[in-house]
Amino acid sequence: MSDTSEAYLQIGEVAERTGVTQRTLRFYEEKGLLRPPTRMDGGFRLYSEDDVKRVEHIRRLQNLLGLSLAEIKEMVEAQEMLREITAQYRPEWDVAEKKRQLRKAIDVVSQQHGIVSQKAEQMSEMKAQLAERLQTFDRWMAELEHAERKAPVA
Amino acid sequence: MSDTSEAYLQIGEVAERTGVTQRTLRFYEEKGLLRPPTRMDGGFRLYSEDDVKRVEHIRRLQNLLGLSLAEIKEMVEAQEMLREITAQYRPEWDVAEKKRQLRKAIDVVSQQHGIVSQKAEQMSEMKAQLAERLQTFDRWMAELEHAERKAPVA
DNA sequence: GCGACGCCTTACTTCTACGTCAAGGTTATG
DNA sequence: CATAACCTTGACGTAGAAGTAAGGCGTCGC
Repeated sequence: MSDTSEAYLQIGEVAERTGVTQRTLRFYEEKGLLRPPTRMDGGFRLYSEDDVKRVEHIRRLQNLLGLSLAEIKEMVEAQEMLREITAQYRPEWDVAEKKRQLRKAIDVVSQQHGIVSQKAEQMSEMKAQLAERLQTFDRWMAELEHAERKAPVA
Repeated sequence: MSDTSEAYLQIGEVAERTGVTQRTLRFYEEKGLLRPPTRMDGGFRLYSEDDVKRVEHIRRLQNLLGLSLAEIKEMVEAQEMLREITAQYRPEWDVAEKKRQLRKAIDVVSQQHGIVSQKAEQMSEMKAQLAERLQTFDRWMAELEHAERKAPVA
């Protein structure tokens, strides 16, 4: 291969780099979460670095926010829209149409932001509770050790 | 029982108050996440306010942390242990045994704390990214409106 | 003491998010 | 050109977390 065309990855490399299985990558494609990658003549999938990022993003939405693939798909699709707008694709769209799409994207992202904010808040609340509980436990442990020194095991 | 024995709830009420179905409550019981509630003579389950809290806790662990019911079970069981220790139950246990149990509980809680901390951090990172993205969008939107004023819709 | 409604168990079904073959085509390498 | 390593589609399987339906008691208000 040419040295500069190293931008293309086969499914195995993508799997390794993202930590998901090949099956999962095909599955995401099937479900519309990853757009169908380009193919080699023989039919092998060729992914871009961008695709890798998308996979990582999907995983974050899954693990961090606990969203379903269906929900993630919606978000990913909005991202797609954006990329098209920003890359000056679809020059046939007039400004009004671009605005419509952009507004849609803003909606999705603010929704995402809302979810994250809410969860983050609940998390720090929970974190505080746990920290407090740990303190209590440490105190109890100290008490137990005190008791042990006073009255050693029979 | 005490005169204010109105503290007992049937499964339907618990379901309504916690937002889970009756099936789910029985399922959690079956899986050992909820200890078997007391029953009326006819066999109807009678839950306490404490049970309600436990259900809410389980849901938080599920939704916020994305833990499996198996993982949640471990945590809930550790909580149970603690309640017994702290309530001075099991006086037949010697101090060493109590220490063992307490240490176990501490382990579980610190693990929980670790998970929460990590997730919280990742969340605020994500939140920042989203906020930044929103800013960018707003700028674009402004640009589009500017363009529109200069060259109105054809 | 009866009707309506709530609850019981048991068993089967569903949905999501993949895992696991199987049988065969493609690509790189000596 | 053989051979290993990699990839393809397709079909079936699975674990977790419930949903749903069937058939049968319990409870409550009148």
